[in-house]
Amino acid sequence: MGRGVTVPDANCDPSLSALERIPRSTLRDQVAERLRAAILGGDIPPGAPLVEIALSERFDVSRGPLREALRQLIEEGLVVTVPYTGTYVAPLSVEDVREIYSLRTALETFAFELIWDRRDRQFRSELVRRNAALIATIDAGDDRASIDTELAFHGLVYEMTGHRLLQRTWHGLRGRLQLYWAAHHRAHGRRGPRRDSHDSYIAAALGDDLAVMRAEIVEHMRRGTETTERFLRSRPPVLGKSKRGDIT
Amino acid sequence: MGRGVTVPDANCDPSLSALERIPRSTLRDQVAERLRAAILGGDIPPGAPLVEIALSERFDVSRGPLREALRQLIEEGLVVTVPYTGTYVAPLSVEDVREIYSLRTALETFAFELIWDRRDRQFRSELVRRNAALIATIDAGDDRASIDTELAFHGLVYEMTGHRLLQRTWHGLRGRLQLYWAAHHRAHGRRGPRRDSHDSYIAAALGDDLAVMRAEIVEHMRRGTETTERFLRSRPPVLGKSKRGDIT
DNA sequence: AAATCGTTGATTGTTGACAATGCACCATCC
DNA sequence: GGATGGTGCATTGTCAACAATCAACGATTT
Repeated sequence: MGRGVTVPDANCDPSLSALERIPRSTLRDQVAERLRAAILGGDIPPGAPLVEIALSERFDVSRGPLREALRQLIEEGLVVTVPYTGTYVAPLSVEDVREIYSLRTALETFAFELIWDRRDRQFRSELVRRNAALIATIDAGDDRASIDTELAFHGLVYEMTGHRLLQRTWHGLRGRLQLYWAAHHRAHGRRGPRRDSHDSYIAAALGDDLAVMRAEIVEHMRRGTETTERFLRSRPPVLGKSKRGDIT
Repeated sequence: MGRGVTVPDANCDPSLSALERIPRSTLRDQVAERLRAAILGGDIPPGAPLVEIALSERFDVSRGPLREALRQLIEEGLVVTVPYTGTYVAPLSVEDVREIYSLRTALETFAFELIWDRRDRQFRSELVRRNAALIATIDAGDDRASIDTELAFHGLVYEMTGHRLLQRTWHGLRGRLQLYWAAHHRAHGRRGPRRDSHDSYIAAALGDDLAVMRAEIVEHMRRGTETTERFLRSRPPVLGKSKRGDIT
């Protein structure tokens, strides 16, 4: 069952269809994708207002598909909205950071429990491969890519489980994580993970003791929380919605 | 700004605002609520097609708000859609059942770990109170209410954590659970949980040993999985999309 | 008879215009 | 001067019509 190891990830999420689907991409999905990229890429900072008509002109679509794309991003936690008032990129908060990492600890622990007895040769080599890719991007100084490869590294565990609901939950967290990391990167420049940040993680993941892995995950997330939280406190965003059209 | 003062209307979900918000409910939210109720209540069975124009006439709204409501239910996992083809109530599958309960095991365990040291008198009494409410609905033979009180019972744990992201995740699972339980109820009639089904659960929750609680959760979910799965197998849904306008 | 291909009806995707709402500013009043 | 109430404008919510797409049906061909 060589599942989910070498997934080039062509289409989106055909939540159940086993048949091959070649869905003509709808404008809604295209807009959602581009807008997501714009937010995660930092083009639109957290707290910034998202005016529908402005975005519809920017993406050259009508407000209909745009609004549906916004709904999608809202559910992903990247966007918040207040009825009849406005839509904004989700603001950053230390509370969110703690929640993201604590929940991620629970999920990743659960994921490892699921796959612990199924870690085959393919999984181990792929884990090492992705770590190498991560190190490569770090050495290259490409922060954007570093974020992606970092997430892809941890994503392997979720893919291995074959647990669609778990993967779905992970994707929800992943978007939020990207939001924080992108902001961190934008504020401090070169400040990604260290080259050896996954050494003990990999050692535990390839080892025999599940308890060690659990402890490693806890420690890994503790460090992540600390780093991200410190960044947030260092740069008081004060992203409260003040005037109508500010950018924070 | 003395506008909209006479709106006693209870608000929806102010996902973050600490300020008092009295948002006039939008059609989108109203439709989403009614459609959700229709699906969970069994008026529209799993696998049934959701034709936009028919629903828009049924709820007396345009297709715009209806589509946005559909997007919302899609993200909740109650509805699936195939571009340019059709939208359907999410079909049932044994795989989903396993995933729902296994993920729920992880989440509820995590929740108890969070609140374990904070279980005050209020929490304990509220837990007992909700169990009493559950038993009352069971004795009354009200299956619909039984589902709600059952979910409210477990929901207390998530509420206690104050972990918004965890609660959000729980809500995502809760909708799917309701879908299965509603179908179960519709197929077999009076077949809710037993009166004493939470006795050991409460005992463990009020006790001192977290390990006991963990084991209790695992066992509780194991029973839930077994029951739901057996129901699904007993009634082969065969919810494959066959013809264009079938109801499965 | 079996397979292929065009046709047809239904459904979703998209658009632009109109209505409802809320915030900010400014004049007014105490 | 500070608070209060009115007004304008930007923005979101909603609607009805149009275009694109798909699946099923039937005619046609081999």
